Amino acid sequence: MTKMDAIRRARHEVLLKEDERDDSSGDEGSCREEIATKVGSKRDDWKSSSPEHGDSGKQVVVATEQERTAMEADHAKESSSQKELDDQLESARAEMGEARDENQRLKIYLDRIVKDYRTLQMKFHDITDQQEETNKKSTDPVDDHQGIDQHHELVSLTLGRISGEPKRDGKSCKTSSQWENHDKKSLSLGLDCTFEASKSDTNETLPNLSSVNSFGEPKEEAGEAWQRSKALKTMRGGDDDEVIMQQNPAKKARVSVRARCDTPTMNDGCQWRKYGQKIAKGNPCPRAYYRCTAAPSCPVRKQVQRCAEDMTILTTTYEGTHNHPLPISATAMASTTSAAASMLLSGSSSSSGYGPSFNSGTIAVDLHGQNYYLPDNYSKSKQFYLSNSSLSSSSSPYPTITLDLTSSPSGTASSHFSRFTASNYRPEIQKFAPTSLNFGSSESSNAMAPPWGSGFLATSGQSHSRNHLGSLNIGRPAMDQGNIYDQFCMQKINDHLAAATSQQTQLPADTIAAATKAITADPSFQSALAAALSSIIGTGAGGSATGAANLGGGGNHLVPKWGPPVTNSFSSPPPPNGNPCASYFNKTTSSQPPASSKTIFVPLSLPFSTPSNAASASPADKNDRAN
DNA sequence: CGTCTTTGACCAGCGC
DNA sequence: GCGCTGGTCAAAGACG
Repeated sequence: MTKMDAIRRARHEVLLKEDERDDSSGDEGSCREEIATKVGSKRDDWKSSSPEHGDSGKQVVVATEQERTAMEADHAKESSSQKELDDQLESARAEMGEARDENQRLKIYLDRIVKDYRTLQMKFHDITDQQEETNKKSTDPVDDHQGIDQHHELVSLTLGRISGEPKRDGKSCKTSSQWENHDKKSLSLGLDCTFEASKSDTNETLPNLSSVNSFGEPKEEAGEAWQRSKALKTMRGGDDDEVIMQQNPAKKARVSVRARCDTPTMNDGCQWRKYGQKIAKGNPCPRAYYRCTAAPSCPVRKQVQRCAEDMTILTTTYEGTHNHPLPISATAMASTTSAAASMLLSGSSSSSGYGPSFNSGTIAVDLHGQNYYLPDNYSKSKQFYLSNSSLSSSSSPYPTITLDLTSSPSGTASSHFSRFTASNYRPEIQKFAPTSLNFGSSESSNAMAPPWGSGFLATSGQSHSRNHLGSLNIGRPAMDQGNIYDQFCMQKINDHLAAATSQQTQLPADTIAAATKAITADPSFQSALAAALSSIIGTGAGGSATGAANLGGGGNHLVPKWGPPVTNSFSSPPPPNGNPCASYFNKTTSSQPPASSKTIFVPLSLPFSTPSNAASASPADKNDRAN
């Protein structure tokens, strides 16, 4: 039981007792009537003896007597209940005081975190400056460096794998190898890196290797993605299918984002052109097909469809990899989808090596409860290929990860997608385990409208700065990060409270929940927590200077300065080829199957910063703006 | 006039 | 083989 709940309950009990007293006073009223009747009979005698008194006067006297009797009865009862009231009030006050103390402690922790955050930020800036100076001094104008520098501003969306020239791939591979060698205990590489490493192997070893490359295509192919895809359609048949699948793996994994949005499409910062619309089965709402027009050959497509159950929910499914730099406004969603896809693929890839078990793989991330369910074999050895059998599907031919920002923990609006866990996963429905990341709030769903949803996104400098730091933010940055942070806080605070009050230790979960509520109810607290959290978690890919090394790079255990160790944490390895957003959802190499009860910190991305100009929005959005 | 949306047609995959 | 469904194409129209 939480303090706030206790207070509320105490108040409620007080109200109930008052009601009871009212009820009992009603009974007393009947008693009073009896008394009044008796008194009245006497009064009748008195009346008979005093005929000068009018009827009105008699009634007043009788009423006075009744009131006096009633007051005496009330006094008798109130005196007893007053004590209870006082006790409850005192207990409530005491609990409020405890809550206040708790709040104070939280603030202290927050200050500490903010301090650390600023320190890390300073370090990061220093390192960045040093790198810039180094680049300036360097006489070797290698494209890689420019590309890396460019990625600070223009991050290429890479879902699962970086599409780049072999030169860059080699570099990323090297980087990843260095990182892996640096700490073999630490989390595994991002999918990109490992795949690149695997790429050096023969295709015989990994016959379906390219299937892993679900989100990326080699640069030499990227320019002909659509043409080739079209051409491949015409040359199918027999054994070619397998080859085609291997050569055209850009459609193997998808990232679906569910969000409340009034506009036809979410403004994710990219330029989209609608090329088709279809009424899908089971949903009266048409499904619109968009393709990225930022680059003529960009293979990225997205599908936009409204939820039949809740028309306010817009499901946007991204597919493919941008083969061009993205504007900073588009990197947020790109990072998010990339990260989610990386997470999905890293999970699915690991399970694919076990054949059919791949289909049972499920990743369910619940940022509300900070519980992350991973497939049983999630942490097993990586084999980066997908079985061809998985390419066929009834309803979901591709592995899909769903980022649910609709926030319906009760399952009201997003019962189908959200909270997809292993327990309710039904492989007969979707051959690929849909992965649900519920980044929504457990509170009001209306407030859950993501910033980009309305098409009039609130672009904050903070978000951009976080982008530069490499943090990823999904959904409601402050709230969600705060929630994650809350658990950290609460766990630590709980330890403190355990020493202080045994009662707290008996009910830690509720205490956490109540404190989380209290914190999340405070916007300033949220923002501060978000900033602090992003410094700890979100900036992981930016390098060790931003604190990533403290989390994921150090090993399997996530040990914050003052927090309990958290196992199976997702880490953020140094970004391959300088893409800070390429791979955020990476898994540990822990051999222990992750238990559902374990808390896993995911450096989830958050800031869907949006462009202030409508040019980068989809035409539909522009139309919406025009309308 | 160029760009974009709309929409019917077409194609491929899959299940029966 | 047939029908269903999802995905894509491309002509036509709308729009700025």
